[in-house]
Amino acid sequence: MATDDLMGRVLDTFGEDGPLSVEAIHRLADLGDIADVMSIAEVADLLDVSAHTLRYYERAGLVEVERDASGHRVYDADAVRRLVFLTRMRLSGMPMRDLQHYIALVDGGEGTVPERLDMLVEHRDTIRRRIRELNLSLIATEYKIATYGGRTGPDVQGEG
Amino acid sequence: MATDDLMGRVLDTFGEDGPLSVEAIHRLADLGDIADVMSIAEVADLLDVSAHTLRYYERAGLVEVERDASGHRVYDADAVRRLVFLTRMRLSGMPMRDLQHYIALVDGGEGTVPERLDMLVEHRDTIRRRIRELNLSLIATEYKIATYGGRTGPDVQGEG
DNA sequence: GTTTGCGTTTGAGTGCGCTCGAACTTCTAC
DNA sequence: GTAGAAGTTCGAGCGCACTCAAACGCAAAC
Repeated sequence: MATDDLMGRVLDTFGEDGPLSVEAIHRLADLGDIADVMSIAEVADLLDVSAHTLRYYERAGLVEVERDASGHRVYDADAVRRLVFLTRMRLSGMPMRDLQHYIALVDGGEGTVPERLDMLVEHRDTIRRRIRELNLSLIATEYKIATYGGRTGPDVQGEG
Repeated sequence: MATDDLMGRVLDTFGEDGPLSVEAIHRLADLGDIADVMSIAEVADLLDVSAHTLRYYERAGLVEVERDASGHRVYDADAVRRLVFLTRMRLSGMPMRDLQHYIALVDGGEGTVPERLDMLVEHRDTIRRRIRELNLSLIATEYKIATYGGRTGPDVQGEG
């Protein structure tokens, strides 16, 4: 159901126009330029979140991070991978609570895979609904822009 | 740019599957079943927000609502139309602050039309960006679902 | 004629996800 | 050796968009 048309979807998504694509392809498939271990600033930069936020995620139990001799955080590839996942889920609207639950499942071992899949499937559906909502708003907004000045237009639109 | 392919877009959006479409087409083009004036409960029901929220929007200066003899709010077609617009913008992520600014422009008369259009265009672009972000997250999530159990899969994915 | 239910106002409270301040340590460069 | 940048912990604070509590009014239903 998912993988078959993935390539087409990716092309659709990346093909539209410039700037986001580059960044986006990074977010999607990167991890190639990970320096094996990274500082908090590097990870923050990579994921486009603040160092504050990374510490917050750690405090929230979403990821464990080693320290070097002087107490500074050292992010290894696993931690970074997990944070890539976490930030993607956050960006697509999954609440902290659900992420905490998901990570607890991960820590709970292979037996929790079905429940994890349930969560992912549910989140996928949430994203799909959200995209459809946004598409409706987009259409409405485009319509309003297109008909503006046309004395309020056919009253499909609200005040403005 | 917008209206040309609107019909196709609407069909794409509505065509995918059932339940949301009906509700959605209402949100997009309804206003046919507006009883000329409505109570707060009716409007809340129509827009799928709480009466609390409607009062809050009013307090925020987004809409003016008349009262009947006993002080109860009476929403006329204009108020409802505006609220349809407002809730759609909220749903697509426009902040209250921007909405307040927009409404101030509306109250400022025809001379503010260009600035209103600027706001709408900017919001349209924001929606588009958001949709593309969500599409990436969707693809990533679908990929993860599809490859789960496949011993972590090719490491495009994060921890899980 | 009082109970039920929907409405009113004002101001305060909530939940979420950060975000920041303060006080302190540690590394790098001059 | 000292200035400055970047790191640490802890707890508190913030911005947003609601959401609710309390005390009250009105009006139809039993």
